[in-house]
Amino acid sequence: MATEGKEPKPQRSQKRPSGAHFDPIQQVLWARPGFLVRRLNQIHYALFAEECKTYSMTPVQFGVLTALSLNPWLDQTAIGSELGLDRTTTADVLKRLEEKKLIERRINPADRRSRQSMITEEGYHAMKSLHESMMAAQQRLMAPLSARNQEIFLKLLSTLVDGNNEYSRAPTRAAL
Amino acid sequence: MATEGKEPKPQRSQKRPSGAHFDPIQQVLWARPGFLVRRLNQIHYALFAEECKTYSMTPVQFGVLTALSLNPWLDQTAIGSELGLDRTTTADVLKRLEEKKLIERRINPADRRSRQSMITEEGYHAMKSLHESMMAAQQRLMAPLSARNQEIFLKLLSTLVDGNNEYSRAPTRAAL
DNA sequence: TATTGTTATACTCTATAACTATA
DNA sequence: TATAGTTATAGAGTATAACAATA
Repeated sequence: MATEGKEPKPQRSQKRPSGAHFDPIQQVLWARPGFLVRRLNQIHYALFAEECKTYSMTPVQFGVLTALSLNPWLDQTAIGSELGLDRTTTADVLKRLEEKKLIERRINPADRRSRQSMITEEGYHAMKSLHESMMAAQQRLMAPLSARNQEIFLKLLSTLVDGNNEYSRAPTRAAL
Repeated sequence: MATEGKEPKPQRSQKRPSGAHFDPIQQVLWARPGFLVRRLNQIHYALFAEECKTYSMTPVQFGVLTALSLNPWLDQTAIGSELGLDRTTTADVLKRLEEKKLIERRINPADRRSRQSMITEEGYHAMKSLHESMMAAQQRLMAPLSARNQEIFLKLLSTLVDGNNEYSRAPTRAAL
């Protein structure tokens, strides 16, 4: 994978459908999965923003709302664990969602250390009305692949996230 | 891909190697490629930080140094284009690299609007001595997959980035 | 003592808008 | 007019550290 050295000369010929070829810098960078993953994440954020611009919402915020729609009154540790966010980030995201009145928070009556969140009527409505747009963003992201390859990609991607879960600073729900 | 509704009940049986199963929230989230891509990017940043902690450097900064090591005196538009960064971000990253003395900047004598960057001796040394660690981070990221599947994943990933390049706010070098 | 969440602080990446200088 | 870069401003994600409240 170390393609340093011996790069072909940069050729600026006529029309190329892609920027990945004939550029020594691109040849090196595009061989690094980490680089491509950053780019794909960046692209997904852009697609999501474009699709969901009626409400201003990020993928992470949508993910939190999704989690709360499936399980109300989760505490922040659990939310962070589901989404793969550390507790500082989780608190930040929840604060923004609360300011937008999309969630409510309360102290957990059973354990006064913890704060639980619930999606509001308004939050549920926002999530419902954005759901199609969110799916459209996902589909546009995967559109360059055939249906079969989309399946394969998703499978491999899951394996990678699952297999590396422990290495992230904010691993999602630990092995049960 | 819309797996909403009809989730199996959450089962908390004994030991599971993964958190992705038997949790309705995880089942929904992990079916969204955008979610997994964010997680994998996050994991890569953590792995990179862990491997490269001797110097404090991010994947993006390493990418810029890589580009400049292959082509000195690139201007900021070109650098942004190679890395997929908009011009504000590019200027930010370069400012930090300059403060760390890893690059130098000058006005382009041929076009006084543009500023060109060059990697310094120190920057080159940092890049060289981190190269192995960077590769280790890449390899750890891909480690859960077989060699064959790593190849397949990288191929599909390239196709996705390439096919969606135009949708990012900061597309890499446009089709030539 | 351990856990939950907070506040404070910091860095990085990303983006838009308005501006200057130059072409 | 168009382009390159800057400054200003903002939002978002990520992280560490110190702290209070609670278990």
